[in-house]
Amino acid sequence: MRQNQARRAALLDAAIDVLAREGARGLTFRAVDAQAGVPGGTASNYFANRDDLLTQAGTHVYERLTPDPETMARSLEGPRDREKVLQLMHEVVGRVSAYRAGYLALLELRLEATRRPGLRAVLTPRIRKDVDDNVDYHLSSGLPGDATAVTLLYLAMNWLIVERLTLPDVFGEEQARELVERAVERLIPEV
Amino acid sequence: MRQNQARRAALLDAAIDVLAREGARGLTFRAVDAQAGVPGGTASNYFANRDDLLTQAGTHVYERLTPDPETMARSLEGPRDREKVLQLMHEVVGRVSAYRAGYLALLELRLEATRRPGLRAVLTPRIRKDVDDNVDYHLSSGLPGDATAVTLLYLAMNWLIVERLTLPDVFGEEQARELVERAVERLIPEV
DNA sequence: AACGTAGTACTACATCTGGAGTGGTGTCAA
DNA sequence: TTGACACCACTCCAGATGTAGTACTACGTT
Repeated sequence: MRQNQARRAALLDAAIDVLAREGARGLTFRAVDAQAGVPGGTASNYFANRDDLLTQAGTHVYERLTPDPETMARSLEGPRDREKVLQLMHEVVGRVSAYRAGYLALLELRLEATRRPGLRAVLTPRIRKDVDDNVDYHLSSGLPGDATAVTLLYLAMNWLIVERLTLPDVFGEEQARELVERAVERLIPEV
Repeated sequence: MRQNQARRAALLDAAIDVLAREGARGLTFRAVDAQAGVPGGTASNYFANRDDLLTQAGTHVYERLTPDPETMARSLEGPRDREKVLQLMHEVVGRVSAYRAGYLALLELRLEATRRPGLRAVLTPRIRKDVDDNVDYHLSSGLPGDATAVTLLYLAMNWLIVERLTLPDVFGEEQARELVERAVERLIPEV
């Protein structure tokens, strides 16, 4: 088992791309090698088996999905009102939709977790933490809306992103924008 | 190409089960044969290729997911108030979660649609129609809440189901129930 | 400066697996 | 008798895996 951490990370990035592009069906060691631009057989030297690869990819996606602290700080500038929440939601939906590969890979991993207890054990606390962090962040930053409101927003926004990424013509871009606005409008109190 | 419709339907049912259990990765002609309990090579005689199989499965899932008219009529008995909406939501979430294979298969198909234009072309109008039907049904039956409210409920409930089916420990059963209640409470006006 | 060693990169191979498709035969019903 | 279908068996093929063997690089030793 090789120890080059930079290369391992590159392979995991490649694995995420492959997951998104080819699906769990296409995630093979050789496909990862090709995507990462390394010689065939390399991934075999870095991961014991498919399960190992998937599990590590699972923890890795989140490191790419979370925004850098700077962006987060900047997004909080100005008054903490409903308008700000709307702005944040647009930002989140935009950011996640933009990292298409990451989000799609995460969906693939969720489905794969259905049959792999090891993967499920990795993803569950990670996502649980994500939800909690979202709520905590929202509450502690003094934005309007309670924990329930934030959670409901989380649910709605996630599915909206799924729709946009998988069947973009079900809700057009304009309609998607409007749904974000309506969701905030109805779930977040106007101070 | 064989014409036996009953057998074709049975093969499609089997395909849905395979999709849910093994994922898109596992959906092969032979796996469908095995699941349907027919001799190897049968599915080859009924579907031209993988793409054909997936597309037909896509249209087929919905026939299994939609509730029978009788159930729907019965669920509307009594006063048309917010309490009734809540009851309907519990019913929907329960019914869909119960048909685990169908819903998971649909998710797999959504992801597969990402790479198969033909499948996307089949799923998009089907799901668009589903959303519209939900809204129309709600409005025309005189339940409280406008089109926006129904759509937002649709979004939130869908993701809640995803959470429950893929990572059941992120939201426990009790918490899921409560989220359904809160969603109705906040999105549907009290007459 | 020459040498040795360890860890890694790269190449190539041998093997394995499983699925696809098809031809042939049996069966049943019109 | 004929046609459509069910069933079985066989061949072919593609892709994935893991590893043995070789080359390279960096670093430490003498």
